[in-house]
Amino acid sequence: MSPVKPEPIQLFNTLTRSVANFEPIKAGQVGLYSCGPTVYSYAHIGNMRSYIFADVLRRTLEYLGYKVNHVMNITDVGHLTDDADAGEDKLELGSRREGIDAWAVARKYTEAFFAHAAMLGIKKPTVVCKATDYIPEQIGMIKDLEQRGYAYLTEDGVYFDTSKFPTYADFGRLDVEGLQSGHRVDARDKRNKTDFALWKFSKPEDHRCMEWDSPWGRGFPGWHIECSAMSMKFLGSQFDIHTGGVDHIPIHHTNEIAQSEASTGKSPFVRVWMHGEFLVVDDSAKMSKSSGQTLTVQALADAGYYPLAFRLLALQCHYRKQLKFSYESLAGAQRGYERLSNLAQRALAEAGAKPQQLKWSDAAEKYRQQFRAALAQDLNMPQAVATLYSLLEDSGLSAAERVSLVAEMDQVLGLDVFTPMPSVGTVPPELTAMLDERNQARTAKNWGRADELRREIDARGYEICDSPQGSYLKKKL
RNA sequence: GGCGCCGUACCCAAGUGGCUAAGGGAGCGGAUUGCAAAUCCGCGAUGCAUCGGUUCGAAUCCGAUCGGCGCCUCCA
Repeated sequence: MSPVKPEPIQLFNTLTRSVANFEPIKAGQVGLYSCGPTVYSYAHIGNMRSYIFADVLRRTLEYLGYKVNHVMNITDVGHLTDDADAGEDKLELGSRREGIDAWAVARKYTEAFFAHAAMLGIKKPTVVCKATDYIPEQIGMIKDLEQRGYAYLTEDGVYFDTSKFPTYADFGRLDVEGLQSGHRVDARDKRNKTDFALWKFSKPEDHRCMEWDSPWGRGFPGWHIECSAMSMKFLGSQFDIHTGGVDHIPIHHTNEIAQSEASTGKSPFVRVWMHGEFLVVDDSAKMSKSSGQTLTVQALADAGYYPLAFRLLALQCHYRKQLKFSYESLAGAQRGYERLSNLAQRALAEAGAKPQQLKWSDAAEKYRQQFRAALAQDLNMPQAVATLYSLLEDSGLSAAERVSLVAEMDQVLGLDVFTPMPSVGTVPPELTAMLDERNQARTAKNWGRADELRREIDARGYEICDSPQGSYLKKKL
């Protein structure tokens, strides 16, 4: 098979705050780095929206013919509860909270993260790297920065001198002078308020379980250095795309750019920066760290929602726009997902099997182009999803064509629409028994008993769906 | 206080100068059903926060006003 020339795509770039044609450094290949989770607690659905965005980007690029090396880090050390380099390490905090060591905390939540990601149809990145596995690389980079005169020592650790990097404020369009006084301006012997820690010394009273020796003293890396060190290790000193949440623009990514370009002398560190907007929650589903309530994918599943319905909800909103989340909107996505799934499976049943459609009819090709055009326009997933619905309802297409088109689009959408939906959560066995009894009553035309059982099942939070293939139970939302 | 974003039908949400303003959900009507649910089919904004302005033409551009939100302070 000869390599296919990748199709052009336009992407929004935070560097320029505009949409432009994407040109990878090496034709046909993309180095993609995504800021991954800090594994000190469960990722909530807002976090997961970001990872769905990164996943869709990766899938889109692959679909359009690029070879993608997708690297994601796991922050398992050094991310402090306060970006002003005060506060404590989140992992150590988790350790005290749960009475297990920081390494166990990291393992536990890394596992949970990928479990949740899998439920959402997020593909595992080609490379997953933990910060603690690349301490020598981070130390090496700090040494480079020291040699080049960008680092200085304080009693607290090694800091990056942002005044030596004149374009520091450009990326975030920061008004450095205007940064609210009182924040980020603490003693700690920092020369400038925007200076950030590259390496922090352990204090004996902290009793850290994660610490390493370094040329400067025993301690642990600052949060930002890991992303620079690992992205460059796997993707080179300059690469194509870096993703993250919008919250990373003013500090984390600003610092990454400064320390990366300062250490290599090469610019730009990254060609295209892409940031996912936040999911915002309305009052009916308050999700705030202060109240200790965060909504996880598992919690949604336990409540009877399909994780992939959440994925659909996320896809129905453009990644650069805040998504207003509520249970009402999620329930809407759930119903939409069920219908999508029904339509796809009906087409599959009609077509007989998944056909290999090599030649498209004009009508089918029109949908295919529409879909590709939506993707190529800075990932307009809402439009891509709309195209999917339209073609599934188009009787002008044969069932085989519909199946082929859906199969192709689902490579990007990742909604797994051909797999019959499993019951969400576990249906209690006694309810299954009641359903069986109802079926028997119905066969015997004992309608009174059948309705009575239905009411009982209903009272326990499930509803009965009678389909041509038989009856099943669905948890009420 | 600084920087920035947004306001499209009951809800979520595309569209950013020019065909009848995508799509999903809810709702309504119909088919089907022992009944119901599920399923399938059909219907929905002369209107895009408000008021002005630019233009042959604006949801789309400009200004003002009102409202909501994000970041700068753990967050994706």
